[in-house]
Amino acid sequence: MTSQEINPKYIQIWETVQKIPEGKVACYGQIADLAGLPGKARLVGKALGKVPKSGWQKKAVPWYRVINAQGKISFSFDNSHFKKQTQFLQDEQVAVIAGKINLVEFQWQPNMTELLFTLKY
DNA sequence: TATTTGACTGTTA
DNA sequence: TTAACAGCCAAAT
Repeated sequence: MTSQEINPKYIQIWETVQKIPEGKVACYGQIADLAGLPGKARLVGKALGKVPKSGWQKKAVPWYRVINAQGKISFSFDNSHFKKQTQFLQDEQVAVIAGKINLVEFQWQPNMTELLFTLKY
């Protein structure tokens, strides 16, 4: 066993992704930010692609809740991952239209809780 | 060691 | 709204 070691940054990213609540999504930059790695959105994508098949349960890291800043899924339409991600999201009541998601409604906003209380209902 | 490559992002046209 | 570009940075080659 030589380089089976996992980059600590990846662990950090995975743990952050785990915090995304069901029915919500987050963008790569947001995850990078929350993981303490500002400006490293691309690293997030790379980290998600390196989630070990074993050791980390698949469902433990909801990669499908991570999309790009444009509110779109970062996969080609013909990519099997694209369909899979779309379905997982829709199963969680997240509306996915043509690979796009309404961020205003579905983006996870950790600090929004307090803000919501300032709004009248 | 240098170059290429991404599950990205913000700006500009 | 979409498309092209440049900036970005760690990992792979």
